Amino acid sequence: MQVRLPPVYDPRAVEEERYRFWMEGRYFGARVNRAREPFCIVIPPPNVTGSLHIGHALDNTMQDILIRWRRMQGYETLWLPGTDHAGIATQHVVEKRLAKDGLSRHDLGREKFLERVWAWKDEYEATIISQLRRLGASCDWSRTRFTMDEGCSRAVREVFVRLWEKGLIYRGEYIVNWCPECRTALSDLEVEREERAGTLWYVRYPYADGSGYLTVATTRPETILGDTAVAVHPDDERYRDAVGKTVVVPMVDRPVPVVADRAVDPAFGTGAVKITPAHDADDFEVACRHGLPAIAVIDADGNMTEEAGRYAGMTREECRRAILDDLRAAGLIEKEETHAMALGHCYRCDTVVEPLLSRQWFVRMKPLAEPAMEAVKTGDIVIVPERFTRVYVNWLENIRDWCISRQIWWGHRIPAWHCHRCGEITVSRTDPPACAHCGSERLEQDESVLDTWFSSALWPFSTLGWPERTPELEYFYPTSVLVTGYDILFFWVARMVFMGLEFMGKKPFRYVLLHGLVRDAEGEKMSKSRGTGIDPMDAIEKYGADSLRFSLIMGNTPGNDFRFYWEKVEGARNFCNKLWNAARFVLMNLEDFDPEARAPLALVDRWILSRYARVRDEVTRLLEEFELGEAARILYDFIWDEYCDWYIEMSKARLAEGGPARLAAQRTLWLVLEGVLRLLHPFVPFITEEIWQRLPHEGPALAVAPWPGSRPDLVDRAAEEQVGLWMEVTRAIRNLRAEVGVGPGQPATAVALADPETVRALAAGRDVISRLSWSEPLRVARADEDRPSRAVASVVRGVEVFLPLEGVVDVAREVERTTARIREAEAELQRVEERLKNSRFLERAPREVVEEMQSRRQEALDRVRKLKERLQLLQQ
RNA sequence: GGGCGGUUAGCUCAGCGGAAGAGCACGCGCCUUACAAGCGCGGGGCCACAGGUUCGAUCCCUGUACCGCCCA
Repeated sequence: MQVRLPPVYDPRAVEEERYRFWMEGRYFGARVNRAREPFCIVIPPPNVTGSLHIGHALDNTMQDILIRWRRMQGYETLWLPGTDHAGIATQHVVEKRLAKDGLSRHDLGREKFLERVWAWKDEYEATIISQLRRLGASCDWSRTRFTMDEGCSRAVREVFVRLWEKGLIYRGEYIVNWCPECRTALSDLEVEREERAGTLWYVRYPYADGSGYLTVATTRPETILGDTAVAVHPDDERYRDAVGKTVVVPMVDRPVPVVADRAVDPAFGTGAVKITPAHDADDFEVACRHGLPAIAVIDADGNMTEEAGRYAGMTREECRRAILDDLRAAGLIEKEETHAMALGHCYRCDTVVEPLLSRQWFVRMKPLAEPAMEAVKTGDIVIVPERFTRVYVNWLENIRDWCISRQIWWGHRIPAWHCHRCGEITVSRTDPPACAHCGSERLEQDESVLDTWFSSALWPFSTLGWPERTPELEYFYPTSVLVTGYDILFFWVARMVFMGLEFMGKKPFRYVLLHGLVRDAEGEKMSKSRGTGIDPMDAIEKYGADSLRFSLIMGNTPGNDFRFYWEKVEGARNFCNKLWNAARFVLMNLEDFDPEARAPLALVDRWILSRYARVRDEVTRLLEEFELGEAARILYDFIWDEYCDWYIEMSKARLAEGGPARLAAQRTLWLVLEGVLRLLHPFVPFITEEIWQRLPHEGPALAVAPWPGSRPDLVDRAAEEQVGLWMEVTRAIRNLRAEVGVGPGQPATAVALADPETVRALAAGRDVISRLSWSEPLRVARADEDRPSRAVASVVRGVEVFLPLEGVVDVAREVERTTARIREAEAELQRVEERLKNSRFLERAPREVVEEMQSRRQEALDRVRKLKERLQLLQQ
């Protein structure tokens, strides 16, 4: 047994080596094993856009904790890793890299460009995997997947074809969110609304018959050019006569009808609105109802089309300025006012999104959303924390069809072929040789690719082999828990649920554990562009992976945002160091230890074992409830306060004593440390494994050691009670010393007076109390003995504690101190008595509470009496 | 406009029906033979505000005020 450990824990000397050790032992590999219950988590695949951020560190630490814990509990655990191709985002970063060389993707062409993206993907996938390993993630790396690998691609095609055949995928021309910068359609979710101050212009549309004009309010004057109607609410008295008349659209002199439609909000602007079917979703609906044409005046680049007449070729922004100038010159602007409006921005490039009429592919959502809602409503899927259940259901209730086609190159090409001859579409699992409708071979595959989230939605089963009915799929699906941030509840979680239900006939996971965002010290969202992001690898280099993990978990609660502080990492590092040194101490004292030998346990041994047994149950319960932060805190407190500050100190004398006392102390130190290492291993795997390997142990690795079983037999209330008394008396003596400035170095004898029963309890702890209060020897005596007069004193749990200090005691100060304590005790007495005087309290409160209150009164009374006697003595 | 969350020590956060907690920061004292990344002791809170339920409310209910998020 190697005992020479450095006094400061150095994670760098340990972590890499330990991870290699686990890999060599193949402890993270999962197999189909009918003898065991499966526990499976599929990783939320990080985007191959770049390296991991601090949010990934949190997300994956949580997963690793659950996986390691269940592994130790004996489940067949599979944590399936992988990465996401992240279509638009990855294309974006690669284009940016190309731009540095003055190249665009069009210079390279589709094929060459995709080669570049694949190279990028290979590089960052490798980075991500190595970063996850550094974090300690215990994934089964042999099963690493990628959303565009062969299997996932096959699943995507299969799903697309089946949904198409079921009529749940359709192609059509509708208003979509169009990003002119990325030149692609976006789903509703990919548009971020931002409230900004805009202007509302009141524009006059002259009647064709010359009978004056109708004023409409608009926030987008450049779309006037595409107007094909003006609409009012049918019940709006103000416009009763206007309906059916014709107005002339300014600047293009287009005669258009005034129509009545219930969608118009009479309270907005003048109550009359212009209708631009090609550039507004609501207007498009109105146009459909009234058979109005759509005229596109803005193109896919955000520039004005030929339809815009003399404004053709301008950008949207230029056109707006020009048309406003022209309207003003023509006297058609009635007024303008500022107006708060929520403008849509592309979630990737922040460009203002243009609603554009466009032919795209959609998933019909209603039939899919229904069962997805049910699964959560009935509790088949449980979302933690529970409050997100409503958010989830609410979203699905108001779901709209999902636009799944993207006009980019990086992604799953839509498996649909257009026939040049008959114009029909052939949708197929494999590339078709000929048109399914006319047999023509002049086919061309659709240019669009699928929304990234389409493939992510299949992740829980595509990664397990679907559409093949693999043994893995049979065994591990549905997965056990999905751990992710609440920010992708809609993007990803909801979509996995309906895809899982549709294609597996079963939910994709039993629990959804949602965590919050990691924010910076100011509470702001971390941002790469502003340089406020924290690189988890920096934290690992400086403090070690365990410290980073622990700092992210402790004090974190499900679903809540969390601020990152270097001080927290430092605190976690200090905790690791504390554990390290506790282990050093234990190992130093275990050189002659025989794990097989037995000796009678002392009271302090029974005390710490009892506390350990309780902590074990508490931690297990908290993990079951996904309260990882609270579990970490319990362990932190137990190890630091009870094990280190109290038990180790208490054991020192007995270790020095030798014989059976030493053996019992050794055994207890070992048992508790070994148990606590197991409980702590899921949180801080590296340091615990390192220490555990040096302790006497059974089995090859802590990573696969059994989770400690419940030990109600170790719970010992009497030991807790009695050692608790010793601790309080110890604290009282230390307190007295501190108050009069007599440090640990200065000798002093303490005296404790109590009733005979308490005296017995105290006498048994004399050595412990003496040692821990640096006052040797402690004199314990019955309360009827004479009290020392020249002493400082206090009362705890009915024990009068004296520190006789000739010459040091300042009588005046001591009188002051005692008087203050009397006031405190009397206040407590009064509080308790008020409650006990209340007859309704006595009637209705549970008996235990009443009894507790009575004993508190007894103690307070006793305390007041003793303190008063003390005061009298001082004042003599 | 609808919904959700937050408001607890100087800071960051736990706790959520029966005597207000932690870490950091602060003050005092200690190299006590595992650890100064440490040890001991201490100061510091009308638990946002107003009502209500209850024998009892930081905790449950109803409002109000700020702060933040989501959806339209």
